[in-house]
Amino acid sequence: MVTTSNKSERVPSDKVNSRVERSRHTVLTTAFELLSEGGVTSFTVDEVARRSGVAKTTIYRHWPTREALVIDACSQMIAEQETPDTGSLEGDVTAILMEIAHLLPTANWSFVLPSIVDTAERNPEFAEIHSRIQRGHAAPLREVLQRAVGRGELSAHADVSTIVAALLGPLFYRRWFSREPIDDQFVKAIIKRVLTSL
Amino acid sequence: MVTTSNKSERVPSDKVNSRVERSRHTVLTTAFELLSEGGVTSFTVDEVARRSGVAKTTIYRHWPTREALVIDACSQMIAEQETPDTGSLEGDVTAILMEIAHLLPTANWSFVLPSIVDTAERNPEFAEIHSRIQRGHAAPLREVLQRAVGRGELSAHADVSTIVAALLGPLFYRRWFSREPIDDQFVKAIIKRVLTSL
DNA sequence: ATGATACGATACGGTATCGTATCGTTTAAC
DNA sequence: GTTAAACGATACGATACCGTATCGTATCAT
Repeated sequence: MVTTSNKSERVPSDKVNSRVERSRHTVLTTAFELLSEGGVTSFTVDEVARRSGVAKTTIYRHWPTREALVIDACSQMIAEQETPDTGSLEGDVTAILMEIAHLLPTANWSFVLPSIVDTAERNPEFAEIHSRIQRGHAAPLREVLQRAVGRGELSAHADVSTIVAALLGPLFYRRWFSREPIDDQFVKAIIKRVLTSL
Repeated sequence: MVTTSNKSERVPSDKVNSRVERSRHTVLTTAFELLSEGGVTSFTVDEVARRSGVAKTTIYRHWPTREALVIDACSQMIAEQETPDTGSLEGDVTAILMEIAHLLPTANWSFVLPSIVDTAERNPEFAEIHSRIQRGHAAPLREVLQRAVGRGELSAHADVSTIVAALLGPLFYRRWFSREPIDDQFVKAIIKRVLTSL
């Protein structure tokens, strides 16, 4: 099947940047944009077609159903963040939480996430996606906490999951539940509260 | 308009327990039940009619539109909790958080809330309702914290909003984001972490 | 008893959306 | 240049839901 050739890579992956791949990319971009605006509920294949300029027929040639497209679009949010390495636990945690605090009111995914959480409440496929997104958010924190354990800066018996909840919980709470602003002072207060109790 | 009479209260409020009020109550109950199952999105007037036995015509005689009914049903969630008074801040906070931890995985409203949060992200009317629900959740905590200030158990400069976020945030985080179980040990760890840092 | 009010059953128009069918046109491989 | 694959435009059937209209029936106050 995979034939070699003098030309540069004539395997199936040569279709990258082909017409097929361009359509696919255009649709996915528009889909995510639409998701950010209206959430999963008001997401419509017709609207994606209208806005992207790609014919609805073509969209259904790539995705068998509306839900498949939504899921693919949501998967774009599964992007693991950079893990800082400042040398100290407090420095690392501060870097991570400041980054998240900065993203929470602005990033597109912060507008889509409630929709995914809601859908995940009753749809296993979305529950799986949400789980992956969630792990992506928590991963850097878990890593710097593990490193702190390695350095002896943190007890090996420390409950990492609880600490993550104590750090991320208040930020998320402010963004989606109390809807209060998340300023540096708040973030620092949370970090101090958690770290001094270790 | 309001005519007095010898009989017991012949003002408009005499219609309580009348046919009108019975229909209204039946519909609202069914509506909330439906909300708990499918969230705001899949909520349908036709389904409320089917399930409740009340004719769709009658429903529209009471509520001008679907959204009005949804909002009325959501408003049932605005129920302020009891505020305990154990004498100590730790006792009060523990009582409140244990109650919430117990309700989070079971209570109907915990299944509807993500839907409301999502809708509130783009709909001011739902934002208002969510705000009221949220205040209802935080009110007991705020009160016991204020009492603690009055007793001198807590500094008058303590930032109550931050403390509330530090207490409720981790619980909500576990329920809707990390989806980990919320056991007594976790709740106590959070409380200890927050209170010892005051 | 009687009249007003509310209810039930049913049907309906209007709209939105999903997913498919058809067919002519463009792109790209060879 | 020829050919196959992918695309665009359009129309369509099917379904679900909203909100209204109609009309006969049940309830309730007086």
